[in-house]
Amino acid sequence: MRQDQGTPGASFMANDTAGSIRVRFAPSPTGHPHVGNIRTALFNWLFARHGGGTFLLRIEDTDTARRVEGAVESITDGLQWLGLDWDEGPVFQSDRLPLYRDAADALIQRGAAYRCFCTPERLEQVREDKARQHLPPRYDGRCRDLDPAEVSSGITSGTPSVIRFKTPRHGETTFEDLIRGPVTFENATLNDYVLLKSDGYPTYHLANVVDDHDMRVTHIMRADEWISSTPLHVMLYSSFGWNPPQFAHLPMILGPDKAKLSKRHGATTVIEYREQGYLPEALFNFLALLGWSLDDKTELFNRNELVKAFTLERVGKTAAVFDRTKLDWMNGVYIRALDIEEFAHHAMPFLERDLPESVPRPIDRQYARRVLTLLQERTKVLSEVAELSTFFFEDAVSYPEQQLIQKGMDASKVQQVIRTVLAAVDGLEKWEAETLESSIRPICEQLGLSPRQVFGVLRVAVTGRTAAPPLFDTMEVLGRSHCLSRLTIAYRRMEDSWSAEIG
RNA sequence: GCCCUCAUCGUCUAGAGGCCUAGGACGCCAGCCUUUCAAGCUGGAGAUCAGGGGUUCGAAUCCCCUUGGGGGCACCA
Repeated sequence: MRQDQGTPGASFMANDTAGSIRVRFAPSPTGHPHVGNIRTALFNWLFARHGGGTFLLRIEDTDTARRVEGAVESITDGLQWLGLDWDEGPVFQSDRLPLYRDAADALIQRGAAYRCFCTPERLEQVREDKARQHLPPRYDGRCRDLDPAEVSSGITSGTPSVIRFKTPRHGETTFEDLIRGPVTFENATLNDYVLLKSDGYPTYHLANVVDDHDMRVTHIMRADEWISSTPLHVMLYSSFGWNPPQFAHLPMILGPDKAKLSKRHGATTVIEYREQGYLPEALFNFLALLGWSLDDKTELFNRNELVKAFTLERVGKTAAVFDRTKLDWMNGVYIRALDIEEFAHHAMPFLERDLPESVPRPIDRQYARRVLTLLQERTKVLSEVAELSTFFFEDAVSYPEQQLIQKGMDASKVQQVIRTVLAAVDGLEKWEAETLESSIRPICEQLGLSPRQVFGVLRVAVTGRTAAPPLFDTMEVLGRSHCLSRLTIAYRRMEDSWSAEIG
C-alpha cells in the first residue's frame, strides 16, 4: 500500500532521491522547555517519523549570558520522557564557532554584510530617536558604507564590532510557507540584523541558517513567532548561494488569557507536568491536538496512530489556548486504560512522595496495589493519588463528628447502626467485600433505614470521608482490625455527642 | 508606531460553494445507574460561522474593507 500523498514537502521529496526528510528541534538552553517548545519538537518528530525521515537535536547556545545550568539535561529529559527520540545530535552551536565566523566573513567578501563599530549607547540613542519620530526602531546604517581604511583601522585598534547583514533597501522578499502560503515582506521594512556579535558568537539568524544548510535540513518547522525573521533567513540563503529549506510555521500555543504561553501562566514546563502526575502518552496525545487534527471526531491516538496520521496539511493556522481541564480529562482516560500493574508502577512514586511522613516508608507495595485498584478510575492526575488514599495508610482517621449523623438520624441512631453492624460482623470468617455486604445490607431494613444512611455512617466512620471508593471494597482492603477500631471510635464519639445533648 | 499573521460554541476543533436549520470533544446542566465519589449511559443549554460590502442561482467556505486577537520590530533565541 502506498503511503498517503503526504505533505507538499513529502511528495516533493518523494521524487528527490538525493535525500529524505530531515527536520530538527533547535531549542536554546535558557531554561526548562515549556509545552510550546515541546509541541514544536513533537510536530517535527511526528513529521520525521511519518515520512521515514531524520529528526535532529541541535542546541542553540549562542547566548552566553542567558545560558542556564542544567537546561540541556532538562531538554533531553523532557524529550525522552515523551518518547521523542532523536537520530542525530545533540549538536552544540558553541562547538562550531569557526563555521559561523567563516560564513560571516564570506558574506562580507560578497558585499552582503558589513562590519559595524557602533556602540550599544549609540544604538540606544538611534532607537530613541526613531521612537520619537514614530519610526520603526531600525539601525540607521551609519557603518553600512564605511571606508575600507576605517574598517581596517577599527579592527587593528581592537574596537569592538559586529557584523551586520546589508539588507537591500528596495524590493521585497517572499517565501512560501507550507502552512500559510506565500508571505511577503517589503525589504525596506527590514533591519540590518546583526549576524555576528562582538563576542564572536553568531546570532540566531546566522547560526540557524548555516547549520540548517550544513545539516541538510529539508523542512524548518517552528512556531510562527519566527515568521518575521524568515525573510532575513531567506536572504541569507540566497546570499550564500544555497537553496533554502521549506518553511512551515506552526500556530502558537496561548495561555488562558490568549497571550503567548509563559511562566506566569503557571505550570508550563514539561517537568512540571511529569511531577503533577500526567502520563507522557496523555500529554503527547493532547499536545498533538493543539494545532493539528485528523477529522471531526478522532481525539484519542496512540503514538503509532499519530505517526501514521500526522501530515502538515492537517496543521491549522490559528493559535490554540492550552486548556488544562481537557488535558485532565484525557489524562484520566489514559490512566483508566492502564492495567493495574502499570497504574501501580506509575502511582507508587507519588505515594512515596506525597503520603504523610507518619506513614512508614517504603510503602508496602502489595497493600498499595490493592488500594490503587480502588483508586484508578477516580484519578485524573497521579499527584492526587496520595490525597485520595491517606485514610488507607494512616492509623487513625479524623473528621467532624457531625458527619457521622446522616440525614434523618440522630446520635443514638448512629450508635444503633454501629452497634448492630459490629455485632453482625463479629463472627465473620472472611473479611471480604462480599461477605461484609451480605451481613451488613440486611441491617438497613432491619433498622428501617436506607442504605444511603447506613452506609453513609459506616463510610465516615471507616474512612473519615464523605466521598470514598465503594464501602465494602474499602473495608476489605482496610482490614478487620482497622475497621473495627474505627467503628468503635465512632461509637464513642457519638456517646459524647449524646451525653452532650442531654446535659 | 511599523511589519507579518489569524478570525466557527467558554476551550480544542470539523467544515476546502449547495450534504450546515454548522458536526465532534472538554467543560457546564439534567436524568439514569447507584451506598458516597468517580466511571458509564442518555438528554440539554451553548456559535445570527467577528462586522460590513461584494462575487454567485446559492457562501462559514471566494474577493475587498473594517474591527478584534496574536506575533515580531535587540550584539535573545
